[in-house]
Amino acid sequence: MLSQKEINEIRAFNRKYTDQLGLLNKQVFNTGFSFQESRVLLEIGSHTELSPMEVAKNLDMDASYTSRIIKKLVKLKLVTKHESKKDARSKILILTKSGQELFNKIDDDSNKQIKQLVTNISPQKQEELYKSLTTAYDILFNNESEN
Amino acid sequence: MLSQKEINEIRAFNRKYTDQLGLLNKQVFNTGFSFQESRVLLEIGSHTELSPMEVAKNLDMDASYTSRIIKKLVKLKLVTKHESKKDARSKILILTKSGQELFNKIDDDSNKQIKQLVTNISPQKQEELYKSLTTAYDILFNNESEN
DNA sequence: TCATTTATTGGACTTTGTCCAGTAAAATTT
DNA sequence: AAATTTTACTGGACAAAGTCCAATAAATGA
Repeated sequence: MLSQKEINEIRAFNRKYTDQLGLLNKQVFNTGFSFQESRVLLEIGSHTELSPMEVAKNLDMDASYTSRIIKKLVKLKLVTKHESKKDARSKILILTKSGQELFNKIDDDSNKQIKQLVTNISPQKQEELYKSLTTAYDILFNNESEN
Repeated sequence: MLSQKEINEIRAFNRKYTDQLGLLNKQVFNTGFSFQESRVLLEIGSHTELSPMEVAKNLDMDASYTSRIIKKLVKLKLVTKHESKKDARSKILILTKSGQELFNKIDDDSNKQIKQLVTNISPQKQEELYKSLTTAYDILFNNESEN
């Protein structure tokens, strides 16, 4: 059971860490595309056979809003919609060539973001940071049996 | 130097962790106040002698936007503005009684949020999680000499 | 078949956030 | 000290982000 002091420290981590990532995100997503547009593009690019509804579900976004963003991406010829064989209501979203290029750019920028986060930190400490975060990840999200 | 694989894992942590906190925040800040209003209130309540500009700076918010939020909080009698002795341009922001009460409620909810995050995790693992996050905090933010 | 659910979209709207300009009070320069 | 520049705050106008509801069409279930 976490003590109040420990909870406060975790809250402090959450505040500073999300602030920090927020600041870095501002630099990363200055491609002329909004944060959400970038997220949708990344989501589409990271999957095959993805439908609008799945994008909305995965990103916890409103269906209508998602639809609008996808519409814009299609208009900009970054994404194309294809018919689904399985479900005529549904669409399959695919990145175009230039969509792929933007995807790669954003992906690159995201890598740079992490590098920037740890610049000024010694390699040893970077390694320690990596271990801490992946340990946290395992505990929080690889909860096969929660023990 | 972090490998590409390590960078990817850190990015995965960032994604899942911020998503998770985002979900929990939705539950926490359902006091009828927006996320930003709550942040401003928390910021004011956590300091004495705080000015609007300092709030904006601390929360990395637009001055005008901050001003508007404070105005609303004042209107709702959660915050009062007082004259600064040192600088007649500046104001000092103080929580009212009910502002304090709301502060306490949000603070409570934030604690619950952390508890909810770690519910289903054994005490031993919770302790390990705590250590991981505070280690990360130290490396990232307590960088007296960055080594 | 008929009723219900699901996927997607558009329209109208609210909330959030940005930009610019104005006022008044420092702070700085000359 | 007077003039200039900067700083703190605020309002108005606007843009971006997000929500809500309704409509359409296809799939699913009774």
